[in-house]
Amino acid sequence: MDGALSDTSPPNKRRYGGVLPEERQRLRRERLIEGAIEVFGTKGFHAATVREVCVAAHLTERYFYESFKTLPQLFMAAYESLRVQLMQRTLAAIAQAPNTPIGMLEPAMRVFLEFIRDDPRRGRIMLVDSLAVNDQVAALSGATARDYSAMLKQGLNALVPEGELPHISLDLLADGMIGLNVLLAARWMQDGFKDPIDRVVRTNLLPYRGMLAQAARQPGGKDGA
Amino acid sequence: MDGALSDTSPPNKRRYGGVLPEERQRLRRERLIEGAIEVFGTKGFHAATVREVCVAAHLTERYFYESFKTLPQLFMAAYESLRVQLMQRTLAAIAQAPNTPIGMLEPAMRVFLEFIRDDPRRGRIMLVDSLAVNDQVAALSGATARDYSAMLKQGLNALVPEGELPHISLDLLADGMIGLNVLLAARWMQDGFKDPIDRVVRTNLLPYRGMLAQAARQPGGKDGA
DNA sequence: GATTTGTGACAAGGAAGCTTGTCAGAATAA
DNA sequence: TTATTCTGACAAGCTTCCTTGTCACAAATC
Repeated sequence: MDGALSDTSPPNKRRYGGVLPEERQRLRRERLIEGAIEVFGTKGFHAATVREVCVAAHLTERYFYESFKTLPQLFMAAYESLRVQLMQRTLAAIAQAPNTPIGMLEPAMRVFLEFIRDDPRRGRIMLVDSLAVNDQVAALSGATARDYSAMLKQGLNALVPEGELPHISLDLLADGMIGLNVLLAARWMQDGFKDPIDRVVRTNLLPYRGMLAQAARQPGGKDGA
Repeated sequence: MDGALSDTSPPNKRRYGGVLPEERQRLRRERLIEGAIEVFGTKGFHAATVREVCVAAHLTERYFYESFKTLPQLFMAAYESLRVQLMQRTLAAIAQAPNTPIGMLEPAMRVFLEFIRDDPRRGRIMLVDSLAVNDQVAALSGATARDYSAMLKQGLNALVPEGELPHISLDLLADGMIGLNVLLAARWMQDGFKDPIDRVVRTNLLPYRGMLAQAARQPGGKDGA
């Protein structure tokens, strides 16, 4: 209990607006993340400054340094926040989907597309800037893609003809298919979300359906049957 | 001397090392682009400075401003140089390929993968940094992707079942398929080019083959035929 | 050889942004 | 009320890099 050096820095829990210090700090941190999403997501990370983010968060610079050491660190926090949100929604969508490859893919894809369409700043942060902030963030971005490609890999097994399996890399394929989703979404965003989402989902699914059709053709690995 | 105003600036074509002024300048510009590829391609655009590029080019800052106004402008020149190289090789490969969708895709894909593998700095510049330098460069990058997706779109027509055509966007699909190639290549690069290129090509082609198989199944748009 | 022109080295002025510090006033506790 | 703590505004020093200018030397022309 704080003993000897006790009263020099006793956690002086004075409430402000009814909230305790740690909670206040947590709220400020969240406001900074909101501001980061606004600024990074609209003008891009490399055109942003500490001051700007603080203005967007309605906080002064001092509170930036209270929660973060550098701007890239704030970016990572913002990215992480988005990553978690997306994963939660994705898992929720998959959980109540029919247990077939396409049946699970379709809602997952839809969630992803909606996530970006509902707030394009997310797209900018997750699909574009995350690659070019620095190596650490790029690694985080890669890890996120890997999370999804790992999920995808299971379903992919059913979509690839067994005969092909020795000659391809399922890991690469999964990454590539994620790339398909990502770039298609990016382009959809760039075009101002003109196409209705159903059409985008359908388009996105086409290569998957194709692989499924091919797998059905050569079920045994040899070509006949 | 040099007379009134007349001879003040006659294109004084003094040769240095046997080369004329314009040619010398052109060579310096090229050296800057080489330096740019080295610096941007290894540590990334946003970690680079004018000085660094000049050191890499074995030129002093003065010559940077002789050819370029800003660092992003140099980036664009470097990107453009790579873009042209890749397109030339791609067209050359396609020209002598069998005239079928997969027959043309396969060598094009191989060219792309080799282009990156033979010099990963290209990958960094074309696939990563080009998106995050500024809006103008992003547009250029988008236009490049569009060039390829436009080429792809023709072949894609044959791969998509006609019955599906009204329900999808061929433009988006083409962009997505380019995304597949790109991300698969990016991941291959990130993994240090471990898989042999044949396996990567095969993997990359799988979704295309799949669509082909599906199209063969439903040739007329209806299912039978 | 003398003169002119091109080149490389370097540095100084200036702009932009980071980071820390001060200060006044508001909100809470005693 | 009085004292304490928190918050917002702001600015000044600092760093980094840009950009332009100067200078000396090298290379070519006369």
